[in-house]
Amino acid sequence: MKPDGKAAQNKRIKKDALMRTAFELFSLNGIAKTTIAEIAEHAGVGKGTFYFYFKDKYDIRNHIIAHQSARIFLKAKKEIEVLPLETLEEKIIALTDHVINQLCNEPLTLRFVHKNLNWGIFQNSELYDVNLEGADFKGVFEEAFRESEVRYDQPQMMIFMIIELVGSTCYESILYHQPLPIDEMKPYLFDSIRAIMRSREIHENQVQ
Amino acid sequence: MKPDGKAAQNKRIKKDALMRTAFELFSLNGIAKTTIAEIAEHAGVGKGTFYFYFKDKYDIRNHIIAHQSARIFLKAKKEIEVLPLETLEEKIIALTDHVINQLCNEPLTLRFVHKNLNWGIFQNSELYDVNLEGADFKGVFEEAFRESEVRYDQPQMMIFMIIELVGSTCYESILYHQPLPIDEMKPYLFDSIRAIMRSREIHENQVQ
Amino acid sequence: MKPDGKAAQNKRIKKDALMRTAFELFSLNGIAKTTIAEIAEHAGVGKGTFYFYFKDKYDIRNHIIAHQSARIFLKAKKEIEVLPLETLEEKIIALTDHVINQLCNEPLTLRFVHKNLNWGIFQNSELYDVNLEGADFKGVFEEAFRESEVRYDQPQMMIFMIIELVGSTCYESILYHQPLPIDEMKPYLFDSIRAIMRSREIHENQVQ
Amino acid sequence: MKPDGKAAQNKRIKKDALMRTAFELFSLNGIAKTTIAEIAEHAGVGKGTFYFYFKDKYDIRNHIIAHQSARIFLKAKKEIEVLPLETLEEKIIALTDHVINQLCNEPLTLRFVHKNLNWGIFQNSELYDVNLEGADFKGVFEEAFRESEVRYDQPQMMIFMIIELVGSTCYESILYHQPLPIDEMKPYLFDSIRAIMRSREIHENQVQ
DNA sequence: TATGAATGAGGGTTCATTCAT
DNA sequence: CATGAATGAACCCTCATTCAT
Repeated sequence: MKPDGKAAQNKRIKKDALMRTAFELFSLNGIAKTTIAEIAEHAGVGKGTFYFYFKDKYDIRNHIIAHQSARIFLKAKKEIEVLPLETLEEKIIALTDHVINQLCNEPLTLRFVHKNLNWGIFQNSELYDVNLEGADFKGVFEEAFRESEVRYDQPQMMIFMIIELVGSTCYESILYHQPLPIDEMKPYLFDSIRAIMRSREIHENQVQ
Repeated sequence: MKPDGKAAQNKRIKKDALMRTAFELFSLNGIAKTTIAEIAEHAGVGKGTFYFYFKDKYDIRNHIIAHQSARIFLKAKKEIEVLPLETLEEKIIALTDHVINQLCNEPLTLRFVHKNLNWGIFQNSELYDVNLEGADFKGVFEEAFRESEVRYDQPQMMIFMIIELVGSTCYESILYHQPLPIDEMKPYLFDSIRAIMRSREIHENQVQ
Repeated sequence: MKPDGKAAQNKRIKKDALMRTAFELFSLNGIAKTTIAEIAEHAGVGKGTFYFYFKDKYDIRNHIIAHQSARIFLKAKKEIEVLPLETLEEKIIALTDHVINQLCNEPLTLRFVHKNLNWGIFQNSELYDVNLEGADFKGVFEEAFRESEVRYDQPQMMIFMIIELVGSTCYESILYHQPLPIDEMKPYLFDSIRAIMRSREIHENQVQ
Repeated sequence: MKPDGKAAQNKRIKKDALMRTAFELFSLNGIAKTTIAEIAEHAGVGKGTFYFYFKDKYDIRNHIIAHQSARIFLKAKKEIEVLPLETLEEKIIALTDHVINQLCNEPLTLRFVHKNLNWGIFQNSELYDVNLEGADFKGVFEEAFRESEVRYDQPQMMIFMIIELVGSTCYESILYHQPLPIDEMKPYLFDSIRAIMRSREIHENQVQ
């Protein structure tokens, strides 16, 4: 008489449907111009149902950002795992490259995630119950640094700056082709990433 | 016999009053939560008057961004002109430092300008009739590069990436102290800027 | 177990209340000077509710016109059904007479319906879900022509011209008593209708 | 020091410019959607100047209707004066035909004038200082009836009904091709006019 | 005489949120 | 659990009209 599994599963389905729909509408028309009525209607549920799953528009927005960022990051991570990359530097460049390629194919995602993605959401994916395997950025990077032969000074901050640089640059470049289209931009961007990383390398016989 | 000056001057004053008021309200409460009625009321003009000067909320926003960016940039530029800085690298670091210091004192300005500032508005200040002496970024940087003893590959793009890096980094760091407060962040940020610039230096006996 | 009927019925009631109220206000003050706020207030519903039922002021106007035209037409039709009228000509004159009498008693309706009533709305009452029995003008007239002993050339157009003539004439005559008050006008108007009809009669031994 | 003639002439020019401009805008966009600011701007005068010449939007509308109706009527009248028409009936049919042809070429004029043209404005052209030679409808028709060999019962009302019939019919037929396009409509319309007129003929040996 | 900057009441419309069913 | 009719506060924006210049 208490079909718990079924019900819980049903809830997950509805919640996902709402998030998927909201993501599409947010991407297409922007957050401000998307109404809850629209989201509910396109998701095939009643308006009241929306409020059962999310507090308001900004609550669902945060969930979506966490989910989409994780999705793109994890896909890129999986793709580079098969590549024969030696150093951490090579890995990060490759990861960046794959993320950029995904964003090129999904400019709407880029527009939406960009600038809504802040460090906080990025680091606290568990707050937004991201429903994906391995969505633990912090852990992933910590492990990568442990495995690296080269040591880095303040690795966390380095990652922070690289992410900010890549995010901002891609936004202008992919969406507005400014100051250059992304393809021409890439080499300079990768150069900058390498420059930042090398400036933080700790050499054996060196005191930091 | 020439009532032109008076009237035009008067218009300028009203327009500036609206922009100043709107800037304060946008900074305090955010753009979305600021109504045109509020702006008009605080500026001491009728609601209709707002629409006489600006198309809508987003029009005045663009004007304000262009104006504030220029203001901060020009003040920093003036401040470093008296310093005995030899190289372009030193100048850009100093300029960045002064800009950051201003933004620390005006976190609201930072919140508002951030990520509303895109490369387009930055480069087309004349579109928004910025009313300030020397608000010609492009020209300023071009001159600086001409005067520099060191040559740089793709100087425009280098500036673009530096600006994006500084902007994004400061936003998180000043407003949310993440991943570190701005004072501790600065050295790493300046290191990154230097690293980016050095990676683009053109050495005499080298073919680009 | 079937809440369908209740809800739908309730909607119908609200919609009708809005139409009745709007009709009164349009008649009294004209369409341009009637605000949606007024309509909603007088109907005892929230302003938002109006927009739940009608797209805008002109949507409700069309619904009202279709409804009122049908109402007046059907009442006149019912009234003449009990009269011992032999020919189609007599029937149409009688119908016209009864319509005119109603319009004399409801000059506001006349002012409102006049010239807002166009042939399109008149013929497509189903588009505006007129909620009245027998509101099928086309069908009514077609049947009448079938039953008539006298044949007419182009009966549809004849009806069109008669309706236009009567509508325009009554407007000026009832509302402004120009060029004559309606009572003195009537005989001349009926003469004209008869003249138009007779000019379109098809006689047995005649080829049209 | 008092350039009266010049000034008066100037006024006439401005007034005509306003009326011409307003007529175009009213025709194109409708009265409700045309603003005084638009009229003034397109006419090349200040907004305040409009109020020097007209009380408000509805004042200029009445002037325009009177002027346009007169224009079309007079042009048709002039055109048929050269034709060898014997009877009044022929003249009125010809006049109607020419008016209809003009309206076909100027559907915007038709849309605008129609239903704004009421008997009052038509008969009191002097109220709106129509600036055209011979714009005295009443007089024109009275003379025509005096000259006619055939007498008519209540000629004024006959004209009234003909005008109403033609006006309403043309509106639907020219603008919406309902119930038939105007070319196919014409013969039936002219038949109706003839029928109405013949029904009002007074025969010598007859007592009305 | 002519202007056009300034006004502000008031219109239409939206939409997050609630709650009876 | 789910719904969607109902709400009404709040917003944006228009525009006729005035009046100092």
